[in-house]
Amino acid sequence: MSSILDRLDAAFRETFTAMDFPAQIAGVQESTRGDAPFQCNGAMGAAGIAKKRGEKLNPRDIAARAIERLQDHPLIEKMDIGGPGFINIYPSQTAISLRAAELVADKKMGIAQPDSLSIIVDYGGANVAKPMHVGHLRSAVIGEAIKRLLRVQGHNVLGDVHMGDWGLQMGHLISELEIEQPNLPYFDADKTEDFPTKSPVTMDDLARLYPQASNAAKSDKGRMERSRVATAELQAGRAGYMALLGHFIDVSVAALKVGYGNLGVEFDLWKGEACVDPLIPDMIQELKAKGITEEDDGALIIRVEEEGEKKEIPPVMLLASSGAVLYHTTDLATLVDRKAENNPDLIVYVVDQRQALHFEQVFRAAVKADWYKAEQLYHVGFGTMNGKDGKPFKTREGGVLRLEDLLDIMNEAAMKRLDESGIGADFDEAERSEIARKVGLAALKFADLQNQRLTNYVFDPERFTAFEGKTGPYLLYAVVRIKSILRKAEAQGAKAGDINVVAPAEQQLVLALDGFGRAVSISAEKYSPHILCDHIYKVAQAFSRFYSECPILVDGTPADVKASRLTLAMLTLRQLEMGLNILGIEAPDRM
RNA sequence: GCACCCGUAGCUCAGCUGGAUAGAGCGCUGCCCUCCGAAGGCAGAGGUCAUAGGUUCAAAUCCUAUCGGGUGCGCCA
Repeated sequence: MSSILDRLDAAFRETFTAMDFPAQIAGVQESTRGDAPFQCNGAMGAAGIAKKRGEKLNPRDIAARAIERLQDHPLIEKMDIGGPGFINIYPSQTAISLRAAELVADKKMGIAQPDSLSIIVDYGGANVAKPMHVGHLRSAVIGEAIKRLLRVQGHNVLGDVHMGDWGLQMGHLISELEIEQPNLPYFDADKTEDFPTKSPVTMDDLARLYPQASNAAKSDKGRMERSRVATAELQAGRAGYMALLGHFIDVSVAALKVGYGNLGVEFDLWKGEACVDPLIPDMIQELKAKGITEEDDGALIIRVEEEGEKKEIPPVMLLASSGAVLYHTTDLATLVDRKAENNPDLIVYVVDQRQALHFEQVFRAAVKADWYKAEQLYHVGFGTMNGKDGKPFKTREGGVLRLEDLLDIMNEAAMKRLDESGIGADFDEAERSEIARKVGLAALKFADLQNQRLTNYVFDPERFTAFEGKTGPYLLYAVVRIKSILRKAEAQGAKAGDINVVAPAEQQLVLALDGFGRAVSISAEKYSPHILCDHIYKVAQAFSRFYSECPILVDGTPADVKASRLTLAMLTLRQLEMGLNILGIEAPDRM
């Protein structure tokens, strides 16, 4: 069953249609003004349409006619007309109580289940050999939320970390390792098998080798050339190098699983660029056969600009003049792989907005090759997390902050808050530190997700961990407070029962809860978790008000009122937890 | 040079397909604990929606131009 808003919306659209106006002008929305929960603004639009037809109609008269037709609608208590013709709609208490009961009975709490699609969410994007840093945070957090949003709608969703494990960075690593340890068997060009199974490097080695090589190559052309040659040989399949790459990937994946695990982020696929490399020769043949490639300055390209466009869009680079494959090539090959392996209806890339042009190019090439339709490929961009100076976040020394250090900062800030407010003073150390971890993570994730994706935001651990205001910890507080009541109720033997909505705060709470399905679907449709954040926050606020105005277990509360309010509290808890879960946020049982 | 994103309260940000007196949070002022967790609730002050035109009964929202900030632009990924 759909929400009260959706049912009113349908009723008004039908009514306006019956009055010979188009349904699209008659949508019902939440009201921001006055005390009516909903409003319909169709009368003004209708008057405009009537005028174009040559009839002269007053919008207030049209509104009055619509009200007349809907007078006996079972959901509506009353309606009135405001201003030039706004219809204010007040749903009945009975309708609200019935709707609350439906939400209690509905496992999905009003989340619509559209036709199930097969979807791949490509996010994370960490690199082999480079430790995870702040730059990886947003893709992981937003991508995880989007994956869960799509899943909860019943879609068949796979998350792919899509590691950067191909290209020049590998050439850097291989050549740098050779400079340090030239006698390793991997560097013997004649050797083609029986390489050691144990990795010659640890994650720390890799983290050291890469910047070392990259810096050296910046100032030394000869050094850069060496990396390029190693890259080309790797891509040509040199056995020792392939064996090394395998070690690099294994070592890195183990570290990445820990890193993402600490963030509460899980992937179904641990694929990367290297694993689609074998597909590239055939892919290039196919593209050539389709006649969409060109040679240009020794490079193989696909032109993707369209006629009459003012935007200049550079061509896709399939092969560099050196013969090396590039970022475009592996991304296209990944699309080929996914079509063959998964044949998804939709692929969503959760990657920094600065990559927008890159995806535009790759998508156009994939469409030109007739592998996908344009609407099957979508880039979900996002802005950067900045420091207080408004520039992408750096450490005090100007370096890139590691993700684990970021999490430590959040942990510390959270623990400081716990200390200040005396939370869990009598809990044991293990529980307190687990609470601090959850609070810190919730603070960070909620702060990240509540922003509209594309805007940049400023990293401020003090503000993020505040318990007051629109923060992660406030939401956890709301959850924990409800759990506390429910524990108390159980101890007292108080039983939950049918919901009967009477008090204004009860009505507001149910109406807030009823917005869940809509929030989820809009959030998913726009790939915008902040819409769901906003909803959850509103529910927490509505609950706080309900909590202060409507005693539940206090002596003197009639048994049926107590039962109704307990059910409301349980329903609220369930929705808050479900919503937070979609956002990838976990709440403790107490704090 | 060209393209994209952004410009809303002192600060951090919402504002969906155009709709009433532009909303939250922080901060500020005033109330509310003999009562389930006051980490809360209620009320209030605070805004030329960057600027100038245009479309419309109606513009923060759509169109055009200008200013300011950020980002990107064929052989890195």
